[in-house]
Amino acid sequence: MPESRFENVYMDLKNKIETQEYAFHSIIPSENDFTEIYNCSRSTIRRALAELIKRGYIQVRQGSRVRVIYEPVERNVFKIGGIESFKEAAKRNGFSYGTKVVKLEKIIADEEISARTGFKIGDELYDVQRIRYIDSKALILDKNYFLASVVKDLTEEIAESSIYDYLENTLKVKIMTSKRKMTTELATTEDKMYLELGDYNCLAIVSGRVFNDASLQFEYTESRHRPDYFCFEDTATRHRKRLP
Amino acid sequence: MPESRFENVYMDLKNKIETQEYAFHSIIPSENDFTEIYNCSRSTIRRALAELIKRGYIQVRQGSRVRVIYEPVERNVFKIGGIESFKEAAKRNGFSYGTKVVKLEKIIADEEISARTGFKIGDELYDVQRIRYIDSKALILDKNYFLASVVKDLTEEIAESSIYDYLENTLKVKIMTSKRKMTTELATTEDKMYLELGDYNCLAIVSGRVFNDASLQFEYTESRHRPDYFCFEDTATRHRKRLP
DNA sequence: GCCGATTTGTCCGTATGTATC
DNA sequence: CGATACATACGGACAAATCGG
Repeated sequence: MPESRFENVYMDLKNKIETQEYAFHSIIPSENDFTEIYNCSRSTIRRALAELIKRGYIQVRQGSRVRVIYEPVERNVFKIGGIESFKEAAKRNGFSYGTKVVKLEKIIADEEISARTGFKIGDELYDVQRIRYIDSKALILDKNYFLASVVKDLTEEIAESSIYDYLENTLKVKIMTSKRKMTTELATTEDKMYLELGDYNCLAIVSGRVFNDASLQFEYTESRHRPDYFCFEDTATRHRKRLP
Repeated sequence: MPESRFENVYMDLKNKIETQEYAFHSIIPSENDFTEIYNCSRSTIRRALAELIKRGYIQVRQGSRVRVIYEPVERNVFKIGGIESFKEAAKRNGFSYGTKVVKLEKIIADEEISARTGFKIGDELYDVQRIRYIDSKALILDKNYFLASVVKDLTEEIAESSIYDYLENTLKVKIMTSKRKMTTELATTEDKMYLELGDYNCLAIVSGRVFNDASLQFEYTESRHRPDYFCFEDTATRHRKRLP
């Protein structure tokens, strides 16, 4: 598996930071030093550093040197980040998990659905609802709509194991971009019926529109999380001049 | 005010997309075309395109051409994005706003505060709590801790207008990186006392650690939002190989 | 406070690799 | 298969900010 050069540099630096070889608050070598250390051009180094900046590992300032701002953190919640499936996220956070399909039917998008999901009126969709169990507790209600012309022959078995495996490996759909929104809403009777909400009367909701390689939106997702098992992380940087 | 080249290209393309000159789903010129259109190198074009990708305006795929995936959206909620102050966010979303300071005192960080905020035990901090009014409703409780050695002489007037103006313009503090977490928590008695929560018993919470140009964490913020006035947006892209 | 060395930021032109069409 | 388009990489040049003497 041939990896790109900047990827190798990125992985190596990330590792050195996570193992504290480059400790929190310390100053790491300059870009020019790195060109000799890794025997590559400055732009390759800069590409790797850009990835580290984006993920909150380092901080740079023109004229000054590069400092590490990464600190290890506790991971006892269900973190969301990047595009990943429920399975991947559960594994990464070290939880046992399960899925139960409570709905799987074909529908035609009406005006209400269209406005909510971004599909066109008249589009043929799969309407899938699944309950996600983590440590044997019903914590997430996943509501998905898939464009039937892209996601063909969706069955309960597929929905129960992993729709994303089916999409990527069987249908060869290439997931490219995902636009997500995070909100908090009052629990519906549906939420209360399916999930173990305890004292909470609200849920943390991640809704997203997913596009394939042809820029066609083929999915709308709504993940309704019990609040205490939800956490979204993000790193923002302020530039000389903020790009709007 | 000299702007960088890629910034000009970025702004122009963004504009063309927002005004639908480059419409949703349409294909825009190739990178090589753009080098002639804007009379600059391909790397400059790529830098601009990278910004558009990051913000969910376009989608690219190797070998294929670049497509617009931007659609105008409604804005009736309090959107969060990038690093910006309450004032900036309120203005951008077109709301009237106000601030009331309910606490401003100097404290010394103990173990509990240290664990929660990332400051060291013994650090001298300003503890500031403010209620944010939007359209005359008390919707956000802002809890801030500032490192007193950086943020000197904080007064009620400053806290009531804009601490960030004071930081950037008077103290010349340069805000660089902000690591944020979004969670949902049960409302405390404090929340219920200060905010108009209606039926909600939860809040959407954005907590963040803010670093200055010397990579020193000088602020910890916790914004406690009434759920219906909160929304966070994000665009994720899936690469050939996801970088961990 | 100034100056020069260092470091990051921007930009260019070119070359080669790889996926798409 | 060839042409096109994006991805990666190199090396050089100059600008802008920082920092130490």
